[in-house]
Amino acid sequence: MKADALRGHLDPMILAVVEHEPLHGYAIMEALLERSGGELDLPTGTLYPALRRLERAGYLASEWSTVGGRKRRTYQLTSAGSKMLASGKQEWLTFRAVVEGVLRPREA
Amino acid sequence: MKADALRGHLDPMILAVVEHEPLHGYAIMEALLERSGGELDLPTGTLYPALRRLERAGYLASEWSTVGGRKRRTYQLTSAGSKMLASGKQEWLTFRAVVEGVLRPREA
DNA sequence: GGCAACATGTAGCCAATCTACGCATCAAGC
DNA sequence: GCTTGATGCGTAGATTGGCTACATGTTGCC
Repeated sequence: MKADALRGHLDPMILAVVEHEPLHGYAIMEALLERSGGELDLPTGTLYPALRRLERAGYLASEWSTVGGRKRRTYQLTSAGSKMLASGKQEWLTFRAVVEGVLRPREA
Repeated sequence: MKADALRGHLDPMILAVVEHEPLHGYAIMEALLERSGGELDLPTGTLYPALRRLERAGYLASEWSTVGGRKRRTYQLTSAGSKMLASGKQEWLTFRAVVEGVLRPREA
């Protein structure tokens, strides 16, 4: 999968992962890897800035904790984030329809 | 639809549009608009550079003609472009599976 | 004469992802 | 005791492709 195919689609994916349970960065990476069937192996240089961006935007809230001597920053979805996720899912459907409408007007 | 959601997905879409018939730039814009149900209204500053990029990469070949006093540059798919299109379609399926695997592990 | 549609193109901006680092802890193996 | 790999967070800088804004010209209709 090409690198910047993700562009603009990563944010809702991150939000989706923390939708039902707050997770820390590393766990988010693992969750994305697992849910994508091993395809989505984000470099930390992508994930951490993305998380900070989402927090700055008010979609995530974070809290520090220490587990087994390791510091973790745990992120949870805010209500704004929840709305954002919903609209992100909707936008995904639109986007998918657009791409597929163009890619296979006759057949796949 | 957010602007840079397109990132990395535009190329196969352009190739798909000229797959069965060579078209000139303006006609490609119209075809994309139509096939996307009016969603994909590309600015010329996006399309023309993209066409040149695709030609430089060997996926498209172009030819000038004049129709009704207007100069047109008509693009057609090369065999390399055809292969690229096929792999682009495949990549799209992978990408779609990744996004949807993450976005709705429980439900949509 | 003026405006919309047709037709092509460039210059420069911007934002998000990437590569490549740096730092620290803990567990396992030698 | 030392090294290595997994865990864990983070920044700096490069890249890149789609965007806005601009520039140019023709045809046809009112």
